[in-house]
Amino acid sequence: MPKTSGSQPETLSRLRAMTQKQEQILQGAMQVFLRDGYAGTSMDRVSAEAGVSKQTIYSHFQDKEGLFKALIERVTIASFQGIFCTEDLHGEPAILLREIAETYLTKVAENSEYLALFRLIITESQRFPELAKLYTQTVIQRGRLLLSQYLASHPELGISDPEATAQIFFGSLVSYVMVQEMLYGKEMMPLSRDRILDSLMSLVLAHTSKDH
Amino acid sequence: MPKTSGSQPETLSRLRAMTQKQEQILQGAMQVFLRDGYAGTSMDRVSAEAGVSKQTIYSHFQDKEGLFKALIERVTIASFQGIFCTEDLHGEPAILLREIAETYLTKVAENSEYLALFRLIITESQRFPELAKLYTQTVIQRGRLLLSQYLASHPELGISDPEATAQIFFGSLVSYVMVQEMLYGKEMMPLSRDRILDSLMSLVLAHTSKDH
DNA sequence: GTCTATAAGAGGATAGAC
DNA sequence: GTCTATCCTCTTATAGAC
Repeated sequence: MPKTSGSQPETLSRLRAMTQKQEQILQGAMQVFLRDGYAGTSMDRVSAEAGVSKQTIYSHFQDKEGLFKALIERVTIASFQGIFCTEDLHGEPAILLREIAETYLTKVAENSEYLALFRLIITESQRFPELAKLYTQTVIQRGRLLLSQYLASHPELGISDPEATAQIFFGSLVSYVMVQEMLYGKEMMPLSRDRILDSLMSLVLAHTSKDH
Repeated sequence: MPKTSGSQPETLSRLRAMTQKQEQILQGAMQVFLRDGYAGTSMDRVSAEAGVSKQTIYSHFQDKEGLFKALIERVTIASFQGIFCTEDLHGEPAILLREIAETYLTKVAENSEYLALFRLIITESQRFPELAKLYTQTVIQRGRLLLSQYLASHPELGISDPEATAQIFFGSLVSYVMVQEMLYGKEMMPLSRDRILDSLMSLVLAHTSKDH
């Protein structure tokens, strides 16, 4: 065992460093957990997917619950960074707001991992309240705060309650993706990305200039 | 076996009539399935909750899957009727739109069954696509159609795309409830019902009259 | 550290009494 | 039709070889 195990600096406050074997296990675990949920996942499938034996998993993680928590914490933190950290949040509202919405929809459409994580957080919000709370704190709260601060700094938009409006803004995007991608809206009642974007911009920017 | 089993009229197109024992089983099954999900539910717990033996369940339903499908179909159809069928959808927009939103939020807040069903539909949307599609068709599509027709019949609202706007309208309500009630937003970042209602009305009614 | 083999138990489904 | 008792598979977790 390494002598420095107790004093190494952590890359992120809540994220301990992982060895390569642990990364390999988490990679396999992600495939299975995100697809089949917690109860629907067996450790046999995780070991098969990760290409290691079951005992190896148990030597690195305490049990199924410990593995699941470590995985979700990791993916949750990566999720916020993937969506928001490339954004600057300053610029012309008519351009920036559309950019934020487009970025979100594109990221989620391209990378099904975001959507799978969101579904899993909802699914297991009763069994693992601490994971749901981490998600709320890390992704939702910070996203809402970021946008509401921007909205508050642009009084020309005529928005009286930036926090509530930010919740509505992101909420309409999330629910759109949920219906289209998870609940088979795409094939049963198609509604294009651009129509949602146009209507959302029209609602939020209503007080600024006539756009016809 | 009854002679008339093949020719009895059905109360609803997709809903076969249930005997009293079957109702009792479904009532117990609802408690467990809505709380623990499909994989997390054992037939032993269902039988205990329903107050019948396990074999009685298997004599009325083919297997766990058959029971689950019968239950969700029933609850899904009841859900739409519970939320929308009391609504008329005509009247002054400033009043009616707020009424719709308030009704939805109140119903969901009062009766956690609506929320539990929604979570379960999302959770099991991969395992049971036909149930998710039934929900989309029965609840989401009809809700969106109802509202979009109303919006289209009120050109003074200045809404260029009623369908997309209806999706945004309901979507923002659904996501608000999801965050507050399922993801512990209520305790971590409280945001009152009235603030969401006020901001949503302000967005949708922006083109009609100055409200300050 | 990693693997194979196995113990211990839970859960879906059925057989047979009444 | 309903209940009690049972079968058998699958799953978590561990023991022991290398």
